[in-house]
Amino acid sequence: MIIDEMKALADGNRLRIIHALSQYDELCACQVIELLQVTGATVSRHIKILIDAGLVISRKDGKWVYYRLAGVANGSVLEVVIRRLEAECRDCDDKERLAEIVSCDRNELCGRIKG
Amino acid sequence: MIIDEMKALADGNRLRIIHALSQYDELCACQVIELLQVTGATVSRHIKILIDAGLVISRKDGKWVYYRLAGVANGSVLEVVIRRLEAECRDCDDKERLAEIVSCDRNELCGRIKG
DNA sequence: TAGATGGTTAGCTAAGTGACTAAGTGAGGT
DNA sequence: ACCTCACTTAGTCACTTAGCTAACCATCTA
Repeated sequence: MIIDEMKALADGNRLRIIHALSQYDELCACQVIELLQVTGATVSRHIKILIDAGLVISRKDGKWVYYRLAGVANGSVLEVVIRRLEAECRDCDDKERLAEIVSCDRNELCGRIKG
Repeated sequence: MIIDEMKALADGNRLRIIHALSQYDELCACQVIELLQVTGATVSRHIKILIDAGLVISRKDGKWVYYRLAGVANGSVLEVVIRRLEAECRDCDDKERLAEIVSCDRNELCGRIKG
């Protein structure tokens, strides 16, 4: 339902997650936590909302969970939203921050969050 | 900003207003009130949110106020949303209800709401 | 098998939102 | 001038939601 998609996309942090996934196609939870600077519980709930709306899918690999966009069909809400996010976020903070995050060693990154 | 558009469109009643306007291009407040079956104050506030998000414009004519979509550009959020609303609402209740409403005499309709 | 680690779920609080009623504004009608 | 009518704004209340902490589940490692 379109209403579920719209509600899922009507939050700033969830749009940041969508934008991040549109750039790197696959991210793990700890990378999203580091990007948004909120607790893991909060990220988990946000992503659940995106998954329930059919916008994101998850994949478990050992103790890590990876997320990616469920698919960006031409003429879909997601496609338009991503285009707009990209247009409104030229050199926004998230972009360089995210570049730094994905270049980190994952174990070192997650350790950094806890400690 | 995309976030404002998404928030404006993340409500069931506002989507119904958008869908109605996509079918009749211009409606007055009392017609929307009759469609949604909520108070005039509630409709007024919903429409203000849509106007503030740049999705709807209003035009005053005497004591009546008319609303219409601000424009449905190709590849816009509005265009995709309207297409989805139409797809999800084949013969939905709103459609026949709206057809009946617009065929009413306006003075008779607004009188009906109050009394 | 016990402990550590990554992520989820449960329960709480504070802020936001949608509905209502009542009061206000602006344009006509008498 | 006054009243009525169509809509808007202000104020209130119930419900929802985003954030947190704490407890839990699943997986890897010693």
